Amino acid sequence: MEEVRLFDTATRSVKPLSASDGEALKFYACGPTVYGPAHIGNFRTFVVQDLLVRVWEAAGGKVDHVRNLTDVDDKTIRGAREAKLPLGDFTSKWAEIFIKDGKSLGLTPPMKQPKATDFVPQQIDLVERLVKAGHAYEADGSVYFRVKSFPGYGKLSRLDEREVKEGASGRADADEYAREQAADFVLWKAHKEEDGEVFWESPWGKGRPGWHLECSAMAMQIFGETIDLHGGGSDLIFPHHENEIAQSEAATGKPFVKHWFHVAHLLVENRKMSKSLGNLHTLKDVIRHGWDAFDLRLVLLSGHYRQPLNFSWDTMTAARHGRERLGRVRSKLEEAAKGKKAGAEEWGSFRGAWDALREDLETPKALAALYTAASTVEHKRKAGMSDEDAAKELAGLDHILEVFGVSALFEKQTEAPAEMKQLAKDREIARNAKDWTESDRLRDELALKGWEVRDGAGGWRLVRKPGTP
RNA sequence: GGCGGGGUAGCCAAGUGGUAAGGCACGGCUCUGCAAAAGCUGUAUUCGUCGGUUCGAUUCCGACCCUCGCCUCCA
Repeated sequence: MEEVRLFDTATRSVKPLSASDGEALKFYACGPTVYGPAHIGNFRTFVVQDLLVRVWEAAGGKVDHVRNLTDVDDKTIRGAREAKLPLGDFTSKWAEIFIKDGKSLGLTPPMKQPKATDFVPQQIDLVERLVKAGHAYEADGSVYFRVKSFPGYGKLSRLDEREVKEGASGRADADEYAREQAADFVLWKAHKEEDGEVFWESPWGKGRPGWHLECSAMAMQIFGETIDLHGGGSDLIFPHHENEIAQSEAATGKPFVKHWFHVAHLLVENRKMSKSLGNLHTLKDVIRHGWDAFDLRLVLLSGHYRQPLNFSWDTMTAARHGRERLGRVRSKLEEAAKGKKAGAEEWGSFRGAWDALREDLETPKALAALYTAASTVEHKRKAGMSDEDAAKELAGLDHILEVFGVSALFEKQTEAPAEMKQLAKDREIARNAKDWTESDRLRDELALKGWEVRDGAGGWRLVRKPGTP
């Protein structure tokens, strides 16, 4: 297979990615906590992970992709209580919405999407192993990981090079549990009043697993003690992934992860998205404003994944217009190919874009190469191109669009509602009668309702106008 | 305070020790009943600031300014 290189957070260098058993890449991704709709920033991470999977497969590799669903923690418990629903019902509902949104964004379903609550026995086992080995201790019904018992602690996030500011996050002493050291983290949480019906029996009494534990337990249960690639948002580097390494390696004595993959955050108005700033968008919001989910996917891939990306409606416009142009180039190529087909492995003039993706998922470079190639091909086509060459370029374009995960966008047409079609037909009649006042009025009415009429050689067609609620 | 990213045209975003990719937006022209769409075409003497190295720096070095993120349960 072709080489795929990817930045590794642990070594801070771009390294070739490899499947340790020579078969499938064992890729575990930290998924969402299902207590509400995921926002477009959450999806940036998942879209980038999906891109990696597609790149790996297009390079000739196989991948076993696992992405968990966190369905028990403070937020899910609180949410379920407020919704007056059993925890399982509450989280299933949000998990379904997450999966549906992911599908709209072209995310390839992972091989498995394990839920934390389905792996409680494995989590308890892991805690027991750690307690036996002296890496964890029980206090007031909770179990904590003894950070000082694990010398490698802090390697991933370079904790030794940092001075932790007292209470910088305002959460340092937010929980009431009794720890030996402030750095120790909870593996198992004793049952509290507000947890209500949510608890499992354990050697330490009623309680529930701590957040960091689930990923270690599920990843090791599904893949074994060492996984090839593990990732998530950049905010998970510390403490989540640091803690995962500690609890996994302290238990097994084996390296937990060979390659770490972290995606920088999406910003809105140059700020981290948050409810309090009122700049949090969900996929539903984006679609409600008349955009296509795939336009968002392109926006989420418009910047390099290790760089914070600033979301704005302007970038959505840019993505949509650019992609419409690609669609035109594509349909003209299709015509020029006259039904001829080239192999799916073909890259044609789009090889440069592919090479950029294999080098640490350089999407900005790849997109630039893609547009440049599209212009070159279009010029060649106009100058005269054989059916075979057109078929080859078409295959190359489809191939790169498939890797970007947006090929579906070029196959579907958004149907206009019957009401809009009728207005457009009326306008056509008015135009034929040269009743310009009436035809312009109908055009305005359509615009007001969010639809744009585009006249062409073959008559009119309707396109949804973005930015209309 | 510590650590880590960023500052390149109106916006997004590549890049290199030798004089700035690409996309969007914008301007002009063609087309059009007028538009939109489509097609053709043009657009940064300049790369946060100040110094230094160099024949030459946006690219190397130093200082500074601004900005974003993380700092123990946020993708």
